[in-house]
Amino acid sequence: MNDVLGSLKRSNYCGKISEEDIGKEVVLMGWVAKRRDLGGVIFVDLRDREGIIQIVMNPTISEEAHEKAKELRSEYVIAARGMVVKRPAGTENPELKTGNIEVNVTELRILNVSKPPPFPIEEKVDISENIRLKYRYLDLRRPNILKNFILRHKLAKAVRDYFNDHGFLEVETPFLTKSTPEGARDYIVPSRIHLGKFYALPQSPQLFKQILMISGFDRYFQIVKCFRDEDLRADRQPEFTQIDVEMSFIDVDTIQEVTEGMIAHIFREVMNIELALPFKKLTYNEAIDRYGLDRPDTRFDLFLVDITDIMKNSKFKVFQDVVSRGGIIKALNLPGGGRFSRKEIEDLNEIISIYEAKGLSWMKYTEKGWTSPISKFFSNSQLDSIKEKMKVNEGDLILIVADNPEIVNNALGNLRLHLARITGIVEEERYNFVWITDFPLFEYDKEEKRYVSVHHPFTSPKEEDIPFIESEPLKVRAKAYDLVKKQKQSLDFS
RNA sequence: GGGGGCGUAGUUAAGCUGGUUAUAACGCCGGCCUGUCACGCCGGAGGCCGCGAGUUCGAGUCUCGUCGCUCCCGCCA
Repeated sequence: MNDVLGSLKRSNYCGKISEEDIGKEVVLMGWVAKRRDLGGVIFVDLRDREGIIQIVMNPTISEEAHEKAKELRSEYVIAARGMVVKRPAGTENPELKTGNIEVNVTELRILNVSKPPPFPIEEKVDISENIRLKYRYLDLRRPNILKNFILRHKLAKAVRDYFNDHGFLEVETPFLTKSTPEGARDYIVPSRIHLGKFYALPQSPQLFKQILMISGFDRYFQIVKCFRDEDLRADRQPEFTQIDVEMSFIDVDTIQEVTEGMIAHIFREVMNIELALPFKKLTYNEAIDRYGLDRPDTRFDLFLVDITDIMKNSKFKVFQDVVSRGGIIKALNLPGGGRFSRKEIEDLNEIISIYEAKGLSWMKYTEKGWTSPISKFFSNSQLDSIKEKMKVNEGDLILIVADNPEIVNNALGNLRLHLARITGIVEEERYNFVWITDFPLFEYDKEEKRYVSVHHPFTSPKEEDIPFIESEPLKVRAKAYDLVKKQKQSLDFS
């Protein structure tokens, strides 16, 4: 039988009690995180939103409270009245923020009992996502989950403060709306009133940009959900939140300035990190050329090098064929990669084959010169050119992929990331914001046999490229920019 | 749409080339314990080995199917 709350009023949060409260009577409400029954005395770690404090049920202080505490189990919800005291010398717990104090309980009420939780309510749990979501209300009790919510709250506040200070209006746009052409698959909602018809949920709220812009809302933003009915990935959810920022009558520099300012403000306010402004810039072509991907991880120096010109006249038939079909040959120089065993190198084939590259060629440069199954196909001058162009030193490993440009860049770009992971050369804690500029406006869709927008259909072309729209659409660059952080696209604008 | 991996106690895992009663840790239950905080000590319970077929004298283990989860490619303006 549960006790009732009665007239008890909470006086403090568990985690907020400090040594200043010593000598005060407090009333706490919380969850039993841990019970330690030593027979004569019972300790309970009591948890609420703000943290944990140890409460003590000692029969010499209250026979009744001690008796009742024998019933306590994990996740029971209790109310406890007691005196805040300094812990006896030698029993402090430095692991706990409240580790120098405890509460001697004079009155204990069990507000609700609990079955044993299916997993421990602790910071670190090694439990499948499945189980955690099944018992979401328990998972949400974990302190580090709460921490994420607090972080998110601070972030949203920082965003609102920033834009408010810069003359932006916060708006809301509808969720039940029309399908838009191109882009992701829509989530649809059947209509009861219009039988047989459906609403689409917005893939992104930029959908409403034009109507607000032409109505004179020249600076607005929203923190808003986007819905895309596409297959999931580890870092991809079916619905996610975006900060939508829209401005009229501005130029690229202004957008970048405002955006960088926002990000710097968030990092300062939320994480107390000062970012160096302005962020670095790379064109789309440079990114593909040097990193293979349009979202390069620039935290480590390992670059793709085009060696098509050097290799195209070699006696290696595989390379000849690739080049004659319009393909390219690119390579990575992994410094010190010479220590990789033959098998370790061969295993890298698995990585590139994921991206449909057919084979990985390799050459080691050792004290005895080149070691490689394919170096015999190349002349000395070709090998010297490689050595010079790729800045090869003794002990280095050259990894080569030859195929059509899309496959080569994608495969080597991802191999580059893989090598960085397995050799540990990435500075994980470093933030490396980089703008990717000059995206192409269109790409050719082989399945649909037509040109489609790389970004979205409302993206402007660069003014100087407008003459090529009809003649050479693939050459037209867009006024579209991505901001990349830690190898993830974190922002785009157009 | 395609490919890989995993489903064993409440949880996390082990279980070899098929062979006694399916292990361990934590958790749970009972007992003891007045300074613990990963409390300790003693004892105990707990399993449709995801599901269904098949091979076999015998299946957690092999085969096929099926369901669920997970990761990747494609896809995600």
